Amino acid sequence: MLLRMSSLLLRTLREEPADAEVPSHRLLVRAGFIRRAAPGGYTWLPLGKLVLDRVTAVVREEMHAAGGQEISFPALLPREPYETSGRWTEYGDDLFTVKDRRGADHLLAPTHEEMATLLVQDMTGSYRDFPLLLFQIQTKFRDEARPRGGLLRGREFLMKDAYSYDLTENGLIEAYERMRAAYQRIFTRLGLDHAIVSAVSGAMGGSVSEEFLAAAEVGEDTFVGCTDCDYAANTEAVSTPAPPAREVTAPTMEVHDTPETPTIASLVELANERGLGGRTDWTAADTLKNVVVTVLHPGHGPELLAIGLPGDREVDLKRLNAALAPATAVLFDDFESRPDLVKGYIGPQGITIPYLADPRVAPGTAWLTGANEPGKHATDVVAGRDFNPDGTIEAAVVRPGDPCPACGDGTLTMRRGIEIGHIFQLGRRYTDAFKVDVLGADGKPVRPTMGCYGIGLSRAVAAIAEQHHDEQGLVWPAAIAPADVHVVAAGKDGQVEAALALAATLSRAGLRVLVDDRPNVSAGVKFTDAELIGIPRCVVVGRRLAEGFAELRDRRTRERTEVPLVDMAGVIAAELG
RNA sequence: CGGGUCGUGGCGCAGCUUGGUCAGCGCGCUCGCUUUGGGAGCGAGAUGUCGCGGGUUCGAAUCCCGCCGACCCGACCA
Repeated sequence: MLLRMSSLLLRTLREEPADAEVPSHRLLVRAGFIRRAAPGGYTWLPLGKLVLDRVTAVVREEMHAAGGQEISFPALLPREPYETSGRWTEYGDDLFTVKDRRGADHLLAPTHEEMATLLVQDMTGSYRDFPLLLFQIQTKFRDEARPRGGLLRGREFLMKDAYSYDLTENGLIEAYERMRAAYQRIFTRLGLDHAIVSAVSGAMGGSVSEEFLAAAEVGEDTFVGCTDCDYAANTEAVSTPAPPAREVTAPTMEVHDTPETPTIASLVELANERGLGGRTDWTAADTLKNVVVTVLHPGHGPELLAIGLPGDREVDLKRLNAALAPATAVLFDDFESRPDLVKGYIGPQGITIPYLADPRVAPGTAWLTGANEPGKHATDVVAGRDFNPDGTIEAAVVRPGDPCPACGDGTLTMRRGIEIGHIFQLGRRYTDAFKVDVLGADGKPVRPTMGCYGIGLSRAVAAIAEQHHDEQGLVWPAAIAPADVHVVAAGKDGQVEAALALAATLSRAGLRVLVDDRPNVSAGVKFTDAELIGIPRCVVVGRRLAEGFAELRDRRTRERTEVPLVDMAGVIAAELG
């Protein structure tokens, strides 16, 4: 490959684009890799397309190596299959829907579990057809409420999605582990520093799922690690260790006048001032906060739900929604319509709506909480004695320093990451929905079990840019750089010709070459552009040309060495291994 | 979807408060000459329905209404 900058569709920007905030977005636009074309939609320019194709090639290679067979579904799909699976409504507003000329509903696919399952139903009939692993690389559509960060979250993006079908649980687990291993190889090859964390399944359904998160400040996901063990999880999936149930030793519940204490802080202050329950050491953690939310089930009416949690914790709506999925929740604020719910003074004893408690609200624990009357709270309200929650829920914020749910010894640390991959053991949700059965070896029907595995390819490009850049610009890992070498003609006196000749030589040696042969562009501009574009190594054809030397620069380390022109191809080939 | 900021040549911005030589600056672009190892100099040029639609007015980039879009925070979502 030999690309000449004199004719390349490229315009680097000296100034920061005003609409770009995150580093990957700024740099990819400035360096001429992408261009915004629509809300949440980007055009891949020649350099960007080269990178995207490299990423795609790595993924495709590893998918084949893992036994995958590549197919391609339509992106424009009819409504019925998604109606059958329930996702037409469950996916909600994020689903891009369109009507055809006859008024029939269609959708632009956000993922293809339904179509993959229908294909399996259509084309298999016997246990001999399994196991099966299908994958495709295709543009996906989601009507995101808020596209952001350039390629990080678009309404249209490139995704590799794969679907496994097995006849046994062990088969599914084996396929899942194989894909998990393939993902680790892929992200390592892409140069992405990543973590594998337990996750919640969201609209996909299913039980076990893990996310691959690329560590990045601008990531939208927060995940925890443990100081002592290898536990890692998305905050949404963190489980709270429940204290063991204990004997009830607390005295009888007692109601106190606590005027003007609608907040936890004001309640704790007053409780200590008055020595409520004979104590003056109340903290927020001793109180039980009861938050009312409106739960919206897809396709049903709203429902009220109260959530009880220690007063020093807020409700984390992300965690709450993850726990309630596919239903969603919003904070309830129309207390005037519900006189039975006394804002600021709600207690779980005798509450009139469903009540779920944080795991820390274990049987036998005693709390300072609302008395369901304005200006009154109660002490020694004991779980299991004075109230019985309808269940537990993981909705409280997770904080650094919280105990690890896995080992119990360590504490949790928190980082942010970009979700670049997500793998699920879906089970039979979709094969049940479409009633897929095949004949087993014993002649009896068997229902296949399913896994699905996604990688955001365009997002991965952004994640790589996020992790590989410096003050001057992008610094692509060799495996996915748009070229192997960037040849710069730095001076006058025939150096453009010499640079082109060298570029041709390197290209013939099998290297992918970008050559800056722009006439009448100063060396400074070319160097700056080369650093912005971020090809791993740059060859400067300049002042020592007459002696038969050119300068080889390493983009990352900034190391410079003089190399004889005749040896250049060999030296670079050696570096590439 | 709520709150905020914003929309003026390819990019970055000024102008709007107080309507009327305000279509302006820098970068980029074109041509010529000079320059050529770290975003060159001089000269000459081209590029705008001032986001869209409506309204007020003799007159609107500027004032009013509606819409669209961008970005940030939150919500939502992966």
